[in-house]
Amino acid sequence: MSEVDAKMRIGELSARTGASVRSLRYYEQRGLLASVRTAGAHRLYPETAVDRVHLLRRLFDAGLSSETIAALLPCVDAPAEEVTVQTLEVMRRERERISAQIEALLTTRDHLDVLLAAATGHLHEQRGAALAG
Amino acid sequence: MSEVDAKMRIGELSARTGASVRSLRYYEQRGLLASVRTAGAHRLYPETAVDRVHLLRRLFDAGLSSETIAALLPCVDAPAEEVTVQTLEVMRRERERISAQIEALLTTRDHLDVLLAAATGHLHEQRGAALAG
DNA sequence: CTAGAATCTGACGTCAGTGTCAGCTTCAAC
DNA sequence: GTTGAAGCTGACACTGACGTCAGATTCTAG
Repeated sequence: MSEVDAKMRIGELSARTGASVRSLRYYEQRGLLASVRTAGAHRLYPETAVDRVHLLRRLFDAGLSSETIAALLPCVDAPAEEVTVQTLEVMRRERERISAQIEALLTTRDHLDVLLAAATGHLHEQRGAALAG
Repeated sequence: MSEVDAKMRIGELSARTGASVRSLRYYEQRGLLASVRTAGAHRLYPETAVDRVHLLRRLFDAGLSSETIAALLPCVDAPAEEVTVQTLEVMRRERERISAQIEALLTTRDHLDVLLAAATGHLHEQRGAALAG
């Protein structure tokens, strides 16, 4: 059995995830993404790196900082071992933060809907006036 | 009738909204918040500025950029007049963006919930093992 | 009128996540 | 072995939404 199937180079991982090469290196530097190296220090990634990067993108897009993500990843990687009460607390806080953000976005979307309805109505009025005039 | 009831100074507006003085000046610079000036160039705000700032905060927190907000504000301020097809398009795009972000956040929150459940379970196991050992 | 608080403008600092460039090395193909 | 693509490190640039500081001015209380 092979130890790990580290095949992918950074360019391919970038192409397959949409994350820039620069970002992938940054994630590694922040401890969010591991790689093995060839003799010449080129990075090699296993297939699982694709999902990992997708996860990272989701968390980044949700507004988590790299530091927060780094605090959560041990739970993803080794749920049975490294779980501390502090880590749990971080997860709960982030959950609450995300919930609050969802609420804010829902409110804002409702607000936009009201504006959209009004604006659309006014546009129709204008068009009606133009046709009538 | 008075033209406009511009009473508040920037410090009070800051105190009443939670936005820093610096932020309020920044909003003005970006065209998001208007003020009249005293002879000595001190800013004066009407009561309505409080709500305006709250709105701005919500939009910023929802991830809109100042540029995007600037594009939307005409709809808020003069729904009947300045509504262009372009503005409508901006609003629709932002609505879609916000919806997508809500979806992403819901997914992420679900993911966190799974992790939380697993982690909590493991903690209980650990405690059980400790008590048993 | 004067002290002191508040405000003004302008400029530079910060922070995170990336873009970008330079200069060098390694890899894959021929 | 040579060459061109791809990778490497390191450093500086940028954007956005501010913080912060300096130095001058204005408002308000006594």
